[in-house]
Amino acid sequence: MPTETFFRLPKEKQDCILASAMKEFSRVPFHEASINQIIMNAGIPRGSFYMYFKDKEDLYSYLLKTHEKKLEEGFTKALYEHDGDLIDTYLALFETVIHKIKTDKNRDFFHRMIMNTDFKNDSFFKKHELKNVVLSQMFDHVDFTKLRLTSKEDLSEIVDLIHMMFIHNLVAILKFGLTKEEAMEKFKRQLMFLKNGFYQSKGGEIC
Amino acid sequence: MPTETFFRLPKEKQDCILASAMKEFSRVPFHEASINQIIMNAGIPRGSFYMYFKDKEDLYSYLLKTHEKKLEEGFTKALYEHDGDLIDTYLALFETVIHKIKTDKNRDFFHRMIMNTDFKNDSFFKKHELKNVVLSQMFDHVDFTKLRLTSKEDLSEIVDLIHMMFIHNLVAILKFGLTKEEAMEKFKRQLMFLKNGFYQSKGGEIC
DNA sequence: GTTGACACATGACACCTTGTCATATATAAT
DNA sequence: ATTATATATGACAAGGTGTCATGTGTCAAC
Repeated sequence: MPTETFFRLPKEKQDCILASAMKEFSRVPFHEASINQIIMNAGIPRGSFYMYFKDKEDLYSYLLKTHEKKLEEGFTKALYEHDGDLIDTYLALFETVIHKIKTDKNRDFFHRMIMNTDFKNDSFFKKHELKNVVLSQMFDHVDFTKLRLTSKEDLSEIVDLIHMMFIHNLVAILKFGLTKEEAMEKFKRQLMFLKNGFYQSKGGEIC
Repeated sequence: MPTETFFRLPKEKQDCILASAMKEFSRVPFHEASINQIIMNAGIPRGSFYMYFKDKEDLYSYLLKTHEKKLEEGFTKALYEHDGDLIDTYLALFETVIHKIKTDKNRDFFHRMIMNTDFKNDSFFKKHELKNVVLSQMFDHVDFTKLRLTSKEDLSEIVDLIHMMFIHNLVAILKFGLTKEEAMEKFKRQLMFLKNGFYQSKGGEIC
């Protein structure tokens, strides 16, 4: 997180720095982003940067957080609209996100953000926050008799898997230039596999 | 790939450089690895490095390739031993890999390798190579009447998903210090979800 | 109104990267 | 012996990061 000093800055100056950072993080992958570029563009001296942020990562994750928050709102909305159906909710959210990364004025940033995502940090879905929203919301809405889940851990596992698929498909869009329709189709198919399994089972046996 | 010059070097010198690189890539994440460290440790001058490799990435991906090859052999063996059963094959492979990353003399390198894996490059399973082995091998062994797969694309999708789970769980081992048993259990559960679905279906309907 | 305490601003600095290139040297081919 | 080709080498330019001594501003206390 930025320092308190940063937050005491005039809002105008804060925004200027953040805008400059957005620009730089839109230009190149995280590791190639240059603090020099950011401070030059924002017109602040080197020392000031380190007055406001611990380092590049600190600034970047603050930006991420901001945009994740917006995503989270979109999710809550989707979950509500689809009456807790996990599949439909994520499909709707996926569509929203695709639309965003294809049209938003910050789409270059989102592209980099998606491409920067790794298994270690999963910078797209910050586990602790979004996932807990999902789990708690689900418990209020989901019809468990329809599911083959025996514990909250099972549900948590499923949500993890869906998140992976989610990101995987976002990356595919950018990497292979998939259209919205192709990506939706692919994600849908994956979700169907997760929902029904790829095995031709006769009943509901688990193993 | 390294240059031809590199491969014309005395094997001894090649190994020395590669060993030095392994050491450095074991020490820190890819982006923090220093070419300086590698050349100092290997005792070669700066210019020589660029005579042999295009850059750090070139060297790293060559190392990856080497170790992926070993993994690939392990896979072929596992696939053969389990008579083409996808689930059993991957479970066996997973166990092998866990064992390797916990005991191998290069385990630090493997740890970094796993942690360096992202959605963009998927540096663990290089799609083009390992996946094609899987797909071709599978077509010779797998009993398709047992599967709800209508096309080779479906199969490819499933393999992608399993690979994701695979890496996801490897990361979890390193990130949360899971034991071999815990990780196997987790992976198994995820595979079962994929196999049978998390929905309580009555028959074999897909949607 | 002088003093001190604190928050903040600033850019020079030390120290690290990386990739290149002119030059030196070895090896092979004519 | 001469020429061509392959390789070796380290100084160098260009760029990056994080720190720190010093300068400036502000506010409270005496």
